[in-house]
Amino acid sequence: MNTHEILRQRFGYEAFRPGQEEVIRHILSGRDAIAIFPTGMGKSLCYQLPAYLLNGPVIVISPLVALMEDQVANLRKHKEKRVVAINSFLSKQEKDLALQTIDRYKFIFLSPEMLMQDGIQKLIQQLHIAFFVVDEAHCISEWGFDFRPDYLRLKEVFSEKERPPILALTATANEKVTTDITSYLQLRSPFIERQPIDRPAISYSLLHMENHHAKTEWIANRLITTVGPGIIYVASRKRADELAAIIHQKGIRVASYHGGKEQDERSIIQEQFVQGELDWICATNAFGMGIHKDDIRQIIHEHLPATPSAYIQEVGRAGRDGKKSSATLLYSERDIQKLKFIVYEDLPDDQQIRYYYSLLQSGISGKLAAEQSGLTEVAFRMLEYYFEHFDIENVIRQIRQIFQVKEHQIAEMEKYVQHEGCLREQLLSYFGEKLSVSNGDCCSNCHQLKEDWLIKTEVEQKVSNELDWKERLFQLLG
DNA sequence: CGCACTAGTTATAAAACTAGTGCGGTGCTTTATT
Repeated sequence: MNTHEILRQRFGYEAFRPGQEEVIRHILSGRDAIAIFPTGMGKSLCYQLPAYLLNGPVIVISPLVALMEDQVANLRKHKEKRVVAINSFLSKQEKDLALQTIDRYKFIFLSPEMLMQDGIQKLIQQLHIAFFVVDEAHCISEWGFDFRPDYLRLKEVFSEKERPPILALTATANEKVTTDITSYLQLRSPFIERQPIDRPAISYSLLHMENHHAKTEWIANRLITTVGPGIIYVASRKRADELAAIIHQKGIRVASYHGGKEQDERSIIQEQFVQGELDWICATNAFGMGIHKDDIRQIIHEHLPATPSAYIQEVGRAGRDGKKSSATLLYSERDIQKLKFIVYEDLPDDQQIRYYYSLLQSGISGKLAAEQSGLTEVAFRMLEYYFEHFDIENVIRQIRQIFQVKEHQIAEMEKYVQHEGCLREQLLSYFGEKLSVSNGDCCSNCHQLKEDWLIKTEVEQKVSNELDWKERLFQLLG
């Protein structure tokens, strides 16, 4: 069978979407590749299809267990049973069984942490892997350096001379991210397919606000008068719960979502939102990856995201159906300081690093040394990684470099909120992309946005009022 | 770091001030012992 027959028979499509065929062709020819496709533009097909034309299993490195489960379910839907995700969802017995029968699978999903385990690596070396896939590869840049060091350790696995090709998939990657991916996955002159990230259907708004009370008021009013579904991104878990409660009282179907909730609850909320049983989600940046919902109409940011990439990814969850959607950033001056705290909190300064090192030298255990030098858990884990690879002076140099990168990204965000020209143009320039054709509703700096389509009809407003009444009655009774 | 909130202060009652405190994201793993 050739690629088009498989496309038709197994996946049920008549034609490829832009870029897919080129990526697949290069993987089939044994070349490394990076595919940068906006969300919902068929990234998964780029690895699923060639898997059927090559012998041996495909190893997919995925950042989240929930994402793995999602992909597994997706493949099963396409009548593929030879799929397994090896992660902490499995019991000891299940894991052992999966590993014993590993050669039966066509698709094997692993986290970077799992891949780095000795036992797993030995097992994988015995298999004849068709190719590796690194899904959401921007995580290398976004998480590798200061949050999940095993992303950096992937380098060790992929540096072997004779190895299968590697396909890196991501939705957003500027020059630096592409360089990081190439370097930390040890890609060898990769083929790079880059689809434009601009979504002409999304209109950008930037609103300056005095304080968080003003934001609360604006959001409440916005949700009463305009249509969902939508996501409100906030800075903290507590705020997510709090704001969701306030909105809920207005008779709006909303739930909060953040990393502090149980995995089960998170899946349920996500599912309800996707199914249309919830109109709004109040979330931290934990919400997003792997959400397949085409009709999200609004993204509201109550806080400032840490990087332009984060912002464009979060915003990019709107309007996958190509219909008009709206992205609003509510900004108050103090937000920059808040952001800096969160971002820098986990980064140790020179003194801390030296003190930690001196404690280690005197024979104190890493954990205790970290505690005494006032390092956060995250900082400790990172330093462990860097001390494995560098001497003290170079560790300090590395951490300083991370700090500078973060500082630069925050400065970019600051530029965005102070920008007086076209917001879309400003954001795209960070990704080296030029403004295509300006449409009617571009951004709040280009001209007054009409956004008529956003306004709820009277009937819709009435419905939410009735819900409000029912809800109140329910509360009185219950 | 800096904001938001609380408790305590002032002084003859209520409200305004001050000092003190708490809080602030992202996820993979998981040993042996309770």
